[in-house]
Amino acid sequence: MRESAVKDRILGTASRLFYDQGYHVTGINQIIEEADIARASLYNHFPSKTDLLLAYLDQTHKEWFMALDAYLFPLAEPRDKILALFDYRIQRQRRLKYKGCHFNKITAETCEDEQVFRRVKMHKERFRQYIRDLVAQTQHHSSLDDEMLTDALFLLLEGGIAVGAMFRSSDDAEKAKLIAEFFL
Amino acid sequence: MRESAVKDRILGTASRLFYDQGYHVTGINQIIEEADIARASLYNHFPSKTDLLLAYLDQTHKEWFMALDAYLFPLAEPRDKILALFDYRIQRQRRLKYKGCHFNKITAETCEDEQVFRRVKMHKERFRQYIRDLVAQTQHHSSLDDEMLTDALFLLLEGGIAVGAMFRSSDDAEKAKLIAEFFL
DNA sequence: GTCTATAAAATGATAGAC
DNA sequence: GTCTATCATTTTATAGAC
Repeated sequence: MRESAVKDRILGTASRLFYDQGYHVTGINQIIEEADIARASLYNHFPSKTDLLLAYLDQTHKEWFMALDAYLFPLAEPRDKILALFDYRIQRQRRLKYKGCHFNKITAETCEDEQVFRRVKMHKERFRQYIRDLVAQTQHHSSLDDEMLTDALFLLLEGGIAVGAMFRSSDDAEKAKLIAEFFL
Repeated sequence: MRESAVKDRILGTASRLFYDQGYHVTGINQIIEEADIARASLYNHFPSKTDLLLAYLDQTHKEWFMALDAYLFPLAEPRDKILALFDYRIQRQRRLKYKGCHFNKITAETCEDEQVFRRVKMHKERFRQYIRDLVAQTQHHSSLDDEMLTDALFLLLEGGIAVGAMFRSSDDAEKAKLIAEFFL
């Protein structure tokens, strides 16, 4: 067995359960059972449940932007890349059964933890910057300036995904994309 | 003591804790302690914790639209009412310390419960209809049709509040309002 | 590093007296 | 209707053998 196979399985199982069921409703017992590892192995790799949560957020953040880069890579035009942001998130939500944004979810569950808060903020600020960079490369004929256009796209995306979770549907994210096309 | 004083205190305390801390992290013990009532009194009025949750959602839904009606009542122009939707939610979030939409929060915590899901969907669909009615009364010079304008406003509002929770700020909801003014 | 056994506390819910 | 006492589980986390 590889050096980190156990650790990976713990984090993988915990990540899936934290997102699918929720963080607080997922117990250590269920994680060790589904990951098929011993109780003390979990505490060996992760000193507490909170450490496991932070590792989950860090890993999700990394994977999220890597997958986004890969998704946009084939596209040449900045405008196409911007519209593909919507497709990226829509496809992802379809795969995840419309449970919404990982970082929105954890914010709703653990409002007080500053370490969680810092990671959520960082993730979303980086996404906003991602959009800002694309907008700067685009020749749009919008009456909005670049910064407002960035915010509009960001808010339409976040709104579309959040509403999608409440309706278990991608309809609103699709509408968000149509609205975004009017700006671009 | 009034007939329903105890029941009201239970629901009031539970509502506050469910929103401020989260549903799953709030135990029955804390509710009975802070409401200063006996354990069995809670189970007398609410057969289970789930019943308490559903009562919380129903009450929040009712209060939310009543307060909204009261907030928009003094305004004459439909356009002003639409913009006041943003102010209403911004002021509310400021008071609630930017913990976000009640219905978004509970969706993030309990994705599987169909009774919860039904109430969330109903609340948001009614809000969208509320916007739709106002848009229909407005003479806007937008290139978007009424239905898309409705969706744009709805998504900007929901996005602004959701992002506001992740940043503990009303900045994005304020930006959402500015963007909305371009459409109207 | 991984394991089993267990601790200490908190969970949702019930019984029965008043 | 309200109360106290208590139940059976489940929670996160630790101890100590291998």
